[in-house]
Amino acid sequence: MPKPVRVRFAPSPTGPLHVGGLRTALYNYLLAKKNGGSFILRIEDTDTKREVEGSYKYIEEALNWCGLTPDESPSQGGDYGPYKQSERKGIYKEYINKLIENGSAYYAFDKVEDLDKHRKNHEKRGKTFIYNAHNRLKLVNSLSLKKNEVEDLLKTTPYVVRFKMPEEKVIDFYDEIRGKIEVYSRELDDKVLFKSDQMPTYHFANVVDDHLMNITHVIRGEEWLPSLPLHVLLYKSFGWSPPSFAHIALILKPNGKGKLSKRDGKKFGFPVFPLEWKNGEGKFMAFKSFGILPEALINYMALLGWSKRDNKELYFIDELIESFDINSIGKSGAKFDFEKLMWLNAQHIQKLSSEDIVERESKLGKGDGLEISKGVIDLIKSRLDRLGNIKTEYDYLFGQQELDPVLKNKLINDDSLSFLRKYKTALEKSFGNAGELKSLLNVCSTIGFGKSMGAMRLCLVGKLAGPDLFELMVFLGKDEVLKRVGSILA
RNA sequence: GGCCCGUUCGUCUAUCGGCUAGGACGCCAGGUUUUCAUCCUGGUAAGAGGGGUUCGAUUCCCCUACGGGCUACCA
Repeated sequence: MPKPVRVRFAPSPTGPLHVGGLRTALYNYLLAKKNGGSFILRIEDTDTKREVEGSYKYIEEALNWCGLTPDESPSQGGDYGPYKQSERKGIYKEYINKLIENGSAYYAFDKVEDLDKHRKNHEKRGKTFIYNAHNRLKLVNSLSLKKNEVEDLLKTTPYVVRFKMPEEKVIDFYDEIRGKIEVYSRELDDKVLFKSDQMPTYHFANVVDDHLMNITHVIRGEEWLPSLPLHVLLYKSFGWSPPSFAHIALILKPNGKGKLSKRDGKKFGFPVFPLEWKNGEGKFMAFKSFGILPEALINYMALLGWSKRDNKELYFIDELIESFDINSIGKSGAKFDFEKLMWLNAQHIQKLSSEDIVERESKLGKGDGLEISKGVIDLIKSRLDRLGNIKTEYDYLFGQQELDPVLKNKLINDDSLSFLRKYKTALEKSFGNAGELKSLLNVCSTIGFGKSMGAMRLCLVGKLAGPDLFELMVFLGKDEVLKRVGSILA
C-alpha cells in the first residue's frame, strides 16, 4: 500500500502571505486533496529577528478565505505537532547531535566578522569564499582543533554546527518538474545547520520536520532548488529516504523585471495580498476588499504556471483537484496579469446567484448602512466584474445624483425638455412594465428614439451609463422616476 | 564573478520529431442590445540567435544571448 500523501505549506511569519506563497499553498493543497491526503501548515519561525507580529494569524486567515484550510496546523494541532518550529527546539537538538555523532556535522567557532573578512578578500580577488573541504582545516572548528580545545570552546564561546560537505562528489537529485539535476559537492559549502542562538537553520529544521511529519511531497518555490542537494545529503546522513520534490517557478512582476514583491501592488495599482495588511509603510490593497472572489483568485493562481491540454479556463476548486497533475506544472516564471484575473473574476461572479452576491457583499463589511438588495443585483449582475464597488459605481440606484455638466449642456435643450415633459405626463397616467415603458417612450418621442433615451437616462442616472433604461425605470419605480425627471424640468 | 533553473503571440499557455503552430486574456472589426456593459462572430500576433543530429526540428544535443534564482549564524 502506498504511503498516504502528506504535503505541507511552510511559510515564515515575516509578513503577509502574497500571491507567490498562495500559489505554493494551492499546489500543495491540490496534490493532497487529489490523493485523499493531508495538507499541513507548519510555521517556520526559526529566525526570531525577522518575525513580524500578526503574520501567523494573517496567513491562517488568508488560507481560510481562499478555502485552503489545513488539516493540521499550529492552531488546530494534529498527530505530528507541534507545528511551530520554535516549539520544536528540543527535537532539533536531539537530531543535530545524531549528525555530530555520526560524523556528518561538526562544531565551528569562527567569528562572523572573520568569515566576512574572508568573503571580502576572496571577492577582491574575483573568487568566492566557500566554507568547505578546501579550507575548513584552516578555520576554527572541531575538525581543525584538538579535542580538548574544542571542549573548552564549547563551554566558553558561542558556536554553530556545520554540515560536513563531501569533498569531491557528484550529487545527483531529481525534481518532479525539472527532472534530473547534477551538482558538484565542491561548489557547495558546509552550511550552518544549527545557529549560535541554539535555533536550527531552515535547511536543518525543514528536513527533520518533513521526515518526522511523514511528508511525502515537497512543493516549494524555485528559490530552494540550489539547496536541494544539501537537503538530499541531509536525508542520506540520517539514513532517511527523502520525499519527492517539485520546485515551482516564481511569479514575476508584470513588466518581467524580477519576482513579484510586496510593494509591487502599490507600484502597479493592483493588490498582491489576499487580505488587507497594515505596517509602517502603510496599508496594502487586498484582493478581498478589491472585490476579487476567492474562487477567482484560486482559479487564476492555478492557471499561472499550470494548465491542462483541454484549453479549459474556468475552474472551480473541485475541478482543480480533479484535474491537478504535478507533472503538468510549467518550468518557467510567469508574469502576474491582473487583467486576466479580473476577467476570471467576472466569469465567477456570473456563476453566482443574485442572493449569493448580496451575501458576499454584506460579508465584505463596508459598513455604510446602505443595504444592497437582490433587486439591485438582478439589475446589474451581468455588468459586474468585481464586488465592493457597487455603491460608488451604481450610486444612482441608491439616490438621485447630480447630472454630468458636460452631458447636461449637450443633451438638455428646449426640444429634449419638451419631450421629457410629454413623457412625464404620460408616465403619470400609465407606468407599466419595461416593454410598456419603452413603447410609451416611442409614442412620446419627438426628437428620435436614441436622443429621447439619452435625455431620459441622463435624468435618471446623471450620466450615460448603466443598465437597460426601462429595466432601470421599473427598478426605481414610478415615484422616483417622476421625481428625478421633475427636478430637471423644474 | 561562480553555481543552478528557465526562454512559443504584448501576457498566460498547448504541442512531448511531421505545423496550415491551437486556446485564453488584451487589442481591433462586425453583429445583438435602438445607449453603455454583457454576449456572439471574425481578425491581429509567437517557438531568442547560431551550430549540430535527422528524410524532417518549436520539440533532441551543444554554444551564445537574455531572464530568473542562489551564493548569510534569512527563509
